[in-house]
Parts: sequence; C-alpha cells; structure tokens
Amino acid sequence: MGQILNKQQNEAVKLIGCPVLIFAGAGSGKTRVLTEKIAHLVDEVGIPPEHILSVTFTNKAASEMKERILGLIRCDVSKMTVGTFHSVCASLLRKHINILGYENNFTIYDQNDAKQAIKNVIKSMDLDVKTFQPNKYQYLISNLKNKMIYPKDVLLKSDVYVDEVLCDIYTEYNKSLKENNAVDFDDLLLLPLELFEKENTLLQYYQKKFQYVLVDEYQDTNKPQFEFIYNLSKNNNEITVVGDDDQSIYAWRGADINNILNFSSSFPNATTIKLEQNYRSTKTILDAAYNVVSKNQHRADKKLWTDNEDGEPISINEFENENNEASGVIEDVLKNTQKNISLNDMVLLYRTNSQSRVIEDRLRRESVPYHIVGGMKFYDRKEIKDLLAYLRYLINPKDSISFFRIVNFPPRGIGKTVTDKILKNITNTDQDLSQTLESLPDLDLSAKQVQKVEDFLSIIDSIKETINLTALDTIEKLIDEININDHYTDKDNPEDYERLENIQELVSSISEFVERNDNNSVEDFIEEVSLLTDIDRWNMNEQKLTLMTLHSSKGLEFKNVYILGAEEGLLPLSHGDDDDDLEEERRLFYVGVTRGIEKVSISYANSRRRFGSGPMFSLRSSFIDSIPEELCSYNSDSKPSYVGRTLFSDRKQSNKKVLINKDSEFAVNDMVQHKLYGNGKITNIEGIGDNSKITIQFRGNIIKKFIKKYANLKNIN
DNA sequence: TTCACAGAAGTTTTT
DNA sequence: CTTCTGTGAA
Repeated sequence: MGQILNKQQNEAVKLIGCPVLIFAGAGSGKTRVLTEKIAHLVDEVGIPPEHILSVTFTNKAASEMKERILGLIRCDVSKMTVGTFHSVCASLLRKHINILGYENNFTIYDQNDAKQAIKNVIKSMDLDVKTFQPNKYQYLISNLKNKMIYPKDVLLKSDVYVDEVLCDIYTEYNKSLKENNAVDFDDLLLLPLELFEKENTLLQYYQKKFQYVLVDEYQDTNKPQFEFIYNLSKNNNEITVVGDDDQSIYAWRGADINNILNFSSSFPNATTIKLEQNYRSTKTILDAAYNVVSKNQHRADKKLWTDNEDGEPISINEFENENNEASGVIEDVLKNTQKNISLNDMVLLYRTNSQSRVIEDRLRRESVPYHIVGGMKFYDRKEIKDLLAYLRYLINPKDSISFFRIVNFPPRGIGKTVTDKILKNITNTDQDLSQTLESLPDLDLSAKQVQKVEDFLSIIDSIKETINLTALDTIEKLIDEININDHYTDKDNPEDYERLENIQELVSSISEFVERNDNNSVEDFIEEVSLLTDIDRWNMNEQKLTLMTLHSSKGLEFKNVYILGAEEGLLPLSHGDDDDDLEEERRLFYVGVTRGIEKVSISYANSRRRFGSGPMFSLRSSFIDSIPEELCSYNSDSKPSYVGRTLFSDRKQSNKKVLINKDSEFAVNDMVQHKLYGNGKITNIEGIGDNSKITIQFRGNIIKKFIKKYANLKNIN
C-alpha cells in the first residue's frame, strides 16, 4: 500500500480545474486515489476541509476514508462532509426541510415503515389489500421516485406501467408521509432537489460550500443522485467521480449506467482517466473474471492487467445438493485455517439471502464462528423495532406508523376499534396524529377507551423528559416505564430469553454510541440507526467467517473467496416471466470473482431445495462455462465435458408460459437454454420466423436441430 | 380485547 | 419451511 502512485493514479490525483471521470477497474486502487486526492486538495491546493464533499457507498467507507486522510495530512477531517448520498442528504434536510413544509424533526421511514404506510393508504381508499398488494405498490412507487417521475407525471409517461390506481396510491402515500412528518429513503434524495429548486439562494450557498465534490461508485448512482451532484458542481466544475461500468449492479433500484457512460456530455471539458492496473488479484482470477464479463455487449472496452503472480487455479466444485455444498465448502474453509489462513480472510458469497440458512446450520454444527452481513438484521427484530418505535415517536409525535406499533404494546387494552378510529381520522380529515390525539373526545370513544389512550400518552410524556439528556438515559427510562422486562419474563420460554438479550444488546450499543459521540441524544442515535448500511454493522477484524450476498461484497477484498450456488436460475438469477437482466447478473458474478486476492472457489449443486417443496434439479451456471478450462481445477464431478444428467427445471418449467419473447431474436453463436438439454450454442439457423430450424450444440458435443416455435428456447446471451 | 390456531403466501439484490 | 394475516373463542 505504501507504494508510490502509478502514472494514471498520479494524474487522477493531481488533475483539478475540470471535471474528472476515473474509470477504475476492480482492485485498481481507487479508494487510495480518492483519499490522496482529498489530501492533495487540502494540503497543496489549499481548499479548506469544510469545502469538500465526498460521497461514499457506505458509512463505513466514509469513516475509513477520513481515517486514511488523517494518516496522510494533518487537518480537521471532522469538518469535511463525507458520507453516503442518503446521510448527506438527510443532514441537509435536517437543516432546511421546514422550507418545504415539513418539520426538522422528521422521521426517516425504512422499507417496512413505508410498506405499512402504503398499506394504510390502500385501506383508507377502501381498496382490498389482497388485490392491491402493498409490497407491489411500494416497489412501483419507489421505482418511480428513483426515476424522478412524480405523481402528476405518472399518467403522462408512456414507458412506465400506467395505472390510475397506482397514481392515486402514490399521491395519497406522499400526502400521508408529509402528514406523518416523515420521508422515505427515496425522498431523502428527492427533497434536496426540491429545496434547491424552491430556494435558489440555498443552492448557491451549497455550491459555494462544496467547492470540490468527489463521488465513489459512480456507476451505481441514480437520477436524483446525479441531479444532486450536478446541481452542486455545474458552475465550478470541480468534481471527480470514480466508477466502473463492469461493476454496475444496482440497475434494479434505479441506478443509471448512463450517468457514467455519458459523464463527458453532462460535464463539458471532462477528462477521463482509466486505471487498469490491478493490485489485488492473481492473473488467474483476473483472467477468469474478464472472460465472463467480456460477454456483455454493453460495456466500455477495457482490460485489467496485473504484475501479480498467476496464482492458484479457480476451483470449480460440483455437489449433489445444497447441504453437501455447504459442508464441502466449510470443509475447505477449515482446511485453510490449518494453513494459517484466518477466518476473516475468507468470505462466502451467494446470490440470495435465503441461501445462508443451510450454511449457517452447518457452521453451527461445526462450531465455526461466523457473521452474516444483511439478511435478518438486528434492527429488524420485533423487540428492537418496538423500542425504536417508541424512540421515534418521542421525537416525532406525528409519526403514526410508530404510534400504531406501540400504542398497544405491551398490551394495555387499546384495541382495533380505537386504533381504527384514530387511523380513520388521520386519513380522512386534515388532522394529523398529534392533533387527533389532542381532541380524542371527538372520536366517539367510550370514556374508558379515552382514558387508556391518555394513560399511554402520559407514559410517553414522562419518557420525553429525558429527551435532552443522552440516548442512554432515554432508553433506560423507556425500559423502566413500559416494564418491557416483565413482559418478556412472564413465561420462561427460550424465545423470550433471546428477546431480553437483544434488548440488552440494544442498550449496550446505545451506551457505546453515547460514549463515541459528542452529539449523543436520542435524536442523534435514531438518525444514525436509520441510515446504517448492512456493511456498517460488520466488524471485519473479528476472527469470524463472513457470509454475505454478492451485492454486499462490492468494494471489499478477501484472500479466499467462495461463490456458492452458481446455478442457472440462481446465479444468474431468473425471476420468471419478464426479461431478466443477464448482463447485470454477469457483472454481479464479476464483482464476486474480483473480490479474491489469492484464490476463488465456485460451487454449484445438482439439486437444490427451494423453500418448502421438494428438491429441484439444477444446472451449472453458464458463467462457469465462460471461464476457460485451463484456468480451473475441478473436483471429481465437475469436469466440463461431463454431460449433466440434470434436467433444467425451475419455476419456468412448471408455469406453461411461452419462453420465447416476441422481441428476442436468435442468432448464430447465441447461447440458448433448452429445458431438457440445458445450455447450448446456436451453430446454424435455417429459414426465418417461427418455422425456422435452429441447430444447437449442447454440452458434451450433443447436436440437435429444433423448429423454433416448438423448441421453447430461451436466449441467454 | 386478547390469545391461539390455521391457512396462505412468499425469497432477488439495498439505501 | 417460515413468516405474516385473519378468524374465532374466551
């Protein structure tokens, strides 16, 4: 690490006075370039730290960056604005959101809260939640927001799924957020833009404040994020963005790869610098990764190279089922620990969170210490969410989602009749939650019911006395006031015991937070918790084996990387009916492979149990077949010449939908998928249209000829 | 109003 | 196989 910068890195660090786009391949030292550049800006160009904005992908990356800058120069990094888009935007909104008619103590709704809010909206519109599924609408609305399509535009846009109900739900949802004095994750990015538009002086202020803007992982920015940095830097053009189109894996949540591909047209006079020397991985790993990702049509042409050794072959391992896979991989992990590779030098990566379960079972049986990033998060546990809901309600008395969560928890005799009346009053009148609660007698409730709600409110009031003390004071008062410990120790089942432990853990993490920060009120704590990413909670120094999704692994590196479940339908994942983005899946695989420093092992199972039902046969991923054989070593069963006795079978086979998409055409050399023969390559096409005859070469040199309309072929290029 | 049970639905990736 | 939702009895 202490090496001098190479020519391109050095150029990237020193170049100022124009917009700079750095194409930084995996492991090319981009974090280093960013930190060196910031140090350069402060130390030599003379830009004061408070005039620098640096956007990172996780909060952890932000604090690491600050630390590394401190290692380079002496300056007050605390004055620098470094954080994720969401946290930077959130603190901007804390200062100015009142301009938009919210209050500055607004609540940040996570996905669950948002879903609940949408559900309430759908109910209040007298729609059936079975037909109009909150899940689905939340997804649709989030997508619209990511594309900056506002409710009024929904019906005008022809390229989106147009739905009047969607438009109404969207409108009502936004209204209810505002009435709750709450914003969702997407609003965090959108509202600053509204602010800039409404108050031009504010925009000017921030343009002056952020003289220099740096953005990491630029390939994963979406439209609002682009607009945010564009607005800030369009005048002085002092901006550096770093990214890699091959690692763009968030298109599904609105990331727009054109942000990076069209950077030069958005920012005239931009200079592009490519970092193509990889310092992380072996030649073998890079070669393997390149052979996969270069199959993509939409990518900027480039190739990483390295001075590192060839290293070990990619290990390809076939297993009978997911249990054997888990134990096989863990066996290998344990073998490595004998060779003095520590557990935290290895990582197990998979496509979906649900895959972790089998692995966990196995790890527990072998008593291997492990840590899972993501999945069922600590802060998702019921008892934790309940307590946090109290804290959030203390801060924002308009937050009805939190209110309904806790008003009758622990049970205090406030039932559905009461909550329904309150909800109705909020949704059907102009009164918000706190106004409603002030005029309870108007709600046509019995005196007893009113009293119970009043009792609840006085509990809240007494906890509120601690709101200006530390977060620790508040949580202790809260636990005391609601007697949560009694609620969980009534019955002595192990589940209750676990919940109490979790509550203890929450208290100790709050206590740690209080010690760590000067601003340590309950508001500060909730702010941090709301914006924590999965990776942020992960301590990479612990002697534990890490399990995470491929998505979470972005930006990290490990000596030994294991990729599990490399099977058609799982990696690449296919969702069924609509056209799946195979290119993005390929990039995801690329990200996984390029995390490896010394060795990458890829495994797949011939059959896998998909939730309750019996085992399904599965087929080795085509991504494995893209890696040249000479780079790989195989366990006994996984030689590529081996003709899979496997049947292609997943959800697709059972639902009788036509697999041929009208607009998907076939061409010679395309890879296609056949439900009996698996993957093959088209060697010849005779005729055109549905009656054309397609010749396909399958694995094991099996050649078959099909008539297109009967063949059920799927193009998997 | 509360608790307990049965049935249904659901697993893509995340700030 | 789990987690959530709704229904019915106490």
